[in-house]
Amino acid sequence: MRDEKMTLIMDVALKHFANEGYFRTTISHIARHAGISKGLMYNYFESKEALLKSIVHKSVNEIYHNLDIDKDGTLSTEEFEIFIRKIDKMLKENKYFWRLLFQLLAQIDVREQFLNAFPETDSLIHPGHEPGDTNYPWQIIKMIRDYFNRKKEAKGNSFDAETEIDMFFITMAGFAMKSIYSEAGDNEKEINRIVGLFK
Amino acid sequence: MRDEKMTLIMDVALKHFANEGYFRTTISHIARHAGISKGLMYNYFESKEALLKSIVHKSVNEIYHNLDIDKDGTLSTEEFEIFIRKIDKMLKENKYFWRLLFQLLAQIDVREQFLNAFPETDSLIHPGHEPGDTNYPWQIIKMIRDYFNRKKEAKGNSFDAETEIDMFFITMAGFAMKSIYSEAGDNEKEINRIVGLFK
DNA sequence: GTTTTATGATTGAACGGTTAGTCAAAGATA
DNA sequence: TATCTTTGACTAACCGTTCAATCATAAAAC
Repeated sequence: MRDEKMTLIMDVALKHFANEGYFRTTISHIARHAGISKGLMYNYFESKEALLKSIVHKSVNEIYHNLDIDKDGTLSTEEFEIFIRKIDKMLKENKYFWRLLFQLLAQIDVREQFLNAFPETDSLIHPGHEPGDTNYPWQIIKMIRDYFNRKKEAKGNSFDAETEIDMFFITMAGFAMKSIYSEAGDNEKEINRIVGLFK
Repeated sequence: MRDEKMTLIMDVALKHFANEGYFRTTISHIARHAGISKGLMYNYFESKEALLKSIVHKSVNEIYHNLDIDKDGTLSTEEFEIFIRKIDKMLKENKYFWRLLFQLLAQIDVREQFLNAFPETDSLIHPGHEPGDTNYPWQIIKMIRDYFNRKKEAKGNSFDAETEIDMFFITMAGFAMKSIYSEAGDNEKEINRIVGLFK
């Protein structure tokens, strides 16, 4: 029951953080839209930043576990396509979270923090940890890099793995932007082209 | 002289808006870094939002005129490559402005406004104009769409112009993100791949 | 079954800090 | 002297946070 209300608050907050921005969204505003008083917010969350943190941690963990990376940390060719389709699905399903994340990452001082933060940190804003293999984003990046480097072994030296890796991240970033900022729709054709280009 | 000081203020403000975010950046902060008093800021700019508007308008106009669209509004195949290289150059040269723009566009209510705003509007935040052919972003989008549609005429119906247009914008958006959020460096290889893919 | 007590949920007025914006006074210049 | 620039203390509004008081509920006592 308490958990349900926390989830409600987090959902409302996420929506407003994502669409109007974290700093422009006031606690009163969230409270009003969640149908509770301002004071009660502080029974559930210590502070505005704690609320943000909860949202980000919850979503990152969900996403990470949906990606199901830790099976063996390697992408086969078939898994690569599945991986891309999973990302497409996640972008659609967590649109608001991704909007929030892009917004936060656009703030230079939060960027580095984030990449090194998961799963362990206590703060999104204050320094916590050094980069390491146990951090989610790094694991995923490494997995993709490995995929392209294995492809180079198969294809020979004419295959420029570094440029391919760059192009892959570029394309996926652009795809993510399009997906999260446009109304729901089918991206099947674009996904097929991406698979065709990088598989 | 007055213009020089205005430019100084705008440069300092842009840098901080871009890196720390518009809402987190205070007028005092900008004044201090520009070496003037807070009060004096208001001799040059009516308000914080007016300062933002000036920066955005100035940069958008610069970019638009650098792109040199209005020559004839059509991209030939050679011009297409030049166009992409111009964008690469502009992304590098106006890194801070692009960071600010992406940040602003991440706020849903500002997005639509912006697309329909240039060159005429008075406010970034309050409604001004309907979409139309005289607005900069729309002109550019149209020019690119026309390019791919002409390509379809040449290549025949197996060429899916709509998907190509989508993929082009996706790729360029991702490329822009990489370019503006990474330290200065050479993107020659990526540019060549993009040209290869879409020319 | 009714009253009392205890516990936790809920409220909103009040507080303190911050910040955009103002303005009277001081300084510089011509 | 007159005009324009510059200052920084001040104001008003806003917002995150606190907290004393109220309400709801259910267990305990009778």
